[in-house]
Amino acid sequence: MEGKEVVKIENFVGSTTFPDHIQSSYPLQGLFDFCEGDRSSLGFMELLGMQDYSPFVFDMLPVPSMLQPAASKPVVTKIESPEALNQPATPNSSSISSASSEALNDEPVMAADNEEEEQQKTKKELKPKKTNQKRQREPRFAFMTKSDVDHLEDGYRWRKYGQKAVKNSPFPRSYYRCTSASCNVKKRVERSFSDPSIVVTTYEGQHIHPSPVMPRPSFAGAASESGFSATTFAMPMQRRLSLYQQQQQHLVNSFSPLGFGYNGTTNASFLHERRFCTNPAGSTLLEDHGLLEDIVPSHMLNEE
DNA sequence: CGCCTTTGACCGGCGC
DNA sequence: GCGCCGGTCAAAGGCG
Repeated sequence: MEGKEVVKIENFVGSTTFPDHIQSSYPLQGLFDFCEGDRSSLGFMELLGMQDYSPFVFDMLPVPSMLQPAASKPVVTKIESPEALNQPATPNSSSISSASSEALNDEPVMAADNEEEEQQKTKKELKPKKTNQKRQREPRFAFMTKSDVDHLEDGYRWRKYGQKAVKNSPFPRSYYRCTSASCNVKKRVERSFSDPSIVVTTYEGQHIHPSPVMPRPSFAGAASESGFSATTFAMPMQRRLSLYQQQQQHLVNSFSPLGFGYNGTTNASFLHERRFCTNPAGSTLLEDHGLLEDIVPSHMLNEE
């Protein structure tokens, strides 16, 4: 059942205090370094709703580096909040699939959706005043990306709606919202206090629409449209994929990572990322070795 | 003109 | 109750 663990959802619910777990996971730096050697990372798009790029485009799937300006170092590490581990509302964080992602969102989130919609409506009309219920949060996940730019392209369009200084960090946190109507996905972007070269991105919610800038049939067109250079698509993906393909293909149809799909229904997405987690104690874990080994040649791990 | 960012204000949750 | 802090709003301005 390794596949299940692979898709464990990073489900942040409630208030997430980034610096804590981020910093605690900072020992990841070493891993970043090793990742850099590879010069590419997988999983970014998948995390962001690449459900639309179902397995059949696997061969063409741009490496996440396409998501970022050339100057950036596309190293993506998903991090897991200790809160997620303690989150009682997370039914079974260790066995996730598209089904579980949905389960995750089933009641609480759907309810929250309606509720939030309601709230937002009233808010617009006149500064609302809460519902009595504690505001529910969408499942969240975060990952760290080594990049020179804060706002990484991920195929969706975002509107910045706020920026706040973060306590204990010289870097501000930016808040973005998906521009698609009725899509309540949000993301927060901030730089790691410990390593300014690392951008921490937190996504909240599910996209309920395909990526607007990357229509399935034409990656190239979408790429230019979204600012991706054609050259990024020329990345030697084939070689890399041939490696991953065999190992990952079995996952391809089995889940929608993090619920980032069309509500996790039809589309299969896939997750093949380098994932490192922090346990509640704050120490860094290579939590699912299975996954890592799926992605990273075992000898690389041994070299660690 | 539409879309986006910026930025100060506001609000709610939480700890003391 | 108070203050801190994270998150959001919304007006203003910039840009293509």
